[in-house]
Amino acid sequence: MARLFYTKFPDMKSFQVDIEETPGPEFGDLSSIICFKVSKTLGIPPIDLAKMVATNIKLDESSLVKSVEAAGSGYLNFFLNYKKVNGLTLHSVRTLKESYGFLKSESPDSILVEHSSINPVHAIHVGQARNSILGDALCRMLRARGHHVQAHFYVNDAGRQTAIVAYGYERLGRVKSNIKPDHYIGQIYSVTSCLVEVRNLKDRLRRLIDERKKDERLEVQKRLDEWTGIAFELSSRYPELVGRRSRVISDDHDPEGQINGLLKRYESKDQAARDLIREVSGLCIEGFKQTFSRLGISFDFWDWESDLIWSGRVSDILKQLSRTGYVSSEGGVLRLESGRAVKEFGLHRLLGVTKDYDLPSVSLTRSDGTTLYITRDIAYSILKFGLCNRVINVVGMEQLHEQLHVRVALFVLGMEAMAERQRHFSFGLVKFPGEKMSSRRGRIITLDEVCDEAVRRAYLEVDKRTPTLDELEKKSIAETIGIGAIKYALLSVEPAKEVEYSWDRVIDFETNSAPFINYGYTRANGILRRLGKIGGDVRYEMLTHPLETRLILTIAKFPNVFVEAAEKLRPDILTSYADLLTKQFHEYYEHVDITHLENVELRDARGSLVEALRTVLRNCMGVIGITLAERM
RNA sequence: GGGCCCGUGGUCUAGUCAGGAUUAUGAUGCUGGCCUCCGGAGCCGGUGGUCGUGGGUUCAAAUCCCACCGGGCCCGCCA
Repeated sequence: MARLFYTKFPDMKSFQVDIEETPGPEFGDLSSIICFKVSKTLGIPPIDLAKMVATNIKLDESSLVKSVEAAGSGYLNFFLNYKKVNGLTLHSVRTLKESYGFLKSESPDSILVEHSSINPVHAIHVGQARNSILGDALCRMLRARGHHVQAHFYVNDAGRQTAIVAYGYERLGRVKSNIKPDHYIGQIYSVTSCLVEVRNLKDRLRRLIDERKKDERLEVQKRLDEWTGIAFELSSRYPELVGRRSRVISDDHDPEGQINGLLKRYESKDQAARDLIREVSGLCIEGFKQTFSRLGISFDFWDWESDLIWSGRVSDILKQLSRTGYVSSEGGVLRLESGRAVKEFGLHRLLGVTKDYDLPSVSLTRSDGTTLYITRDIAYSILKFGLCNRVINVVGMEQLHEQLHVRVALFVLGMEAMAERQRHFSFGLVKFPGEKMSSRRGRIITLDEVCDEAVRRAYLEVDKRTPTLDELEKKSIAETIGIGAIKYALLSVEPAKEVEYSWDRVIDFETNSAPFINYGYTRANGILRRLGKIGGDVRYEMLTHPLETRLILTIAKFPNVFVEAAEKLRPDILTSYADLLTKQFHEYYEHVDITHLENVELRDARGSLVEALRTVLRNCMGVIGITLAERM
């Protein structure tokens, strides 16, 4: 059609001929609004143009399009030649199987995806799970698109939080525990950080009493009361830990100084500090790995922040930055003047901020010479580009400014190409209603809990519906269904939106959920089991029922849907597609018989459609990391 | 105060980037039907919407532009 259009109106080549969905079957299978777009330039009403195209278009037996109609005030509607479309679609699925739909990029790239990167100080909570699940889905989609992808986990072991938990762990006498290591570290973190906070506030209050500053004293007293309350809450939850911790930290005359000292010694690669912090972080990461493995998420590399410091990369970058003229020193603290850099380099467009926005300066070091997170992250970005051409950072949107500063820093260092090829894949926060989650208060809903609960609920369902299965199989099915449900719930919402989740929401077994899709999948399995082997020569042209041609058309669209999802980094496009496809299959199943047919050829043709559907569902879910159970 | 993101039936959600069909997607809720079946975690129907508000552009606006309102996040010698 495009060719016809261009030969008739040669100057119209700048218009792209887009083909779209139609609102219903009466408007054909596909349609185009090209006539509206060009009517003004040509000075011909859209409907006249549409009629011109419809009457002039040449179609023959081998064409995929059966007829073209001009409709409405200028639409072009296409009716497909199903004899051709059916065969082409179902034959491709049958031949390509697990690779059907995964069109390879014409320009495959080397892409590094950093995701998860949870601080090794407590167990993974549901909010962070969105990061991991999205990040993993992106990796899978990009790989399927033909890119070379490496997944990296950035271990933040050089921050204050790690020093706090390491300090607490040391004071406890490095006692091991039989609870899951990341949960154990999390308990120590909450308790230590709380007691240190109480201690600091008490010290401050004592100084303020001497100085007779009433307003500030009241403010500090208020915070102290709050933290004392938290301490009480924690002591009822982990009585033994708090009891022992409380004593040893009270004995310490300067816990704050101890923590800062530990951090400083760690940065300078002191052996004892190194052994301690690496042991604590390692324990926590061991716990992460257990959780990730349960979710089928894996990383190619674990990059330790401390290695960046020890290798001298961070101080090198700091030196280089200092020479750019965009770093100033304020009382021993080095600061990057991002705002000025943005103005002088004209980075507003690249960064997506308004022209007169003055990005504030940002500190690169503490006054004791230790580096800050952002400084290490700049060095990390450069390291990443030594390994790939494109970087995707899966980081919550609360870190927008931090990500902006990193790109500004790359720019002032003369590494424009890196700044342009680094993308912040941001996503909204996950909240549970009520109290805000706080790891310092030990109040988090962990991903492990959510998994356990989802699997427990899935097991009850499986047991109720298929009690005849043996115990081991029921458990295995429940695991697949439960984990899939969690992933689907977190993937099916557009990443930019923030979400308020409840238990019922995360563990959704209703329509528009992974179990719904899985149910369609097992239905397909059931039919195919009953049919047995389908013959080699399938007469696809026998599939003429409206419900089955619609289903075939949807299957035919999968490759385009996949490409769109991968290019836009939108896993939710694939969850929506899978939901639509499943729904269409359920409708088909309710209205059209398959296994009872006397006509063997029609039965096999329909069987091959079911087989194709099953393949597409499996491919579609698999590419975002969701496994479907064969039975349920 | 400044910056970024999000506002679509009671609740949740697609469509917004690339404006098009007097019919705005789907789920959930409430409600009426459908199993001598290919597995009812399903299907068929009913109910329910000022697409946050107000302007503008256009033959045509949920979609583009401007202003405003509501919610979230950030503006640390935290990460």
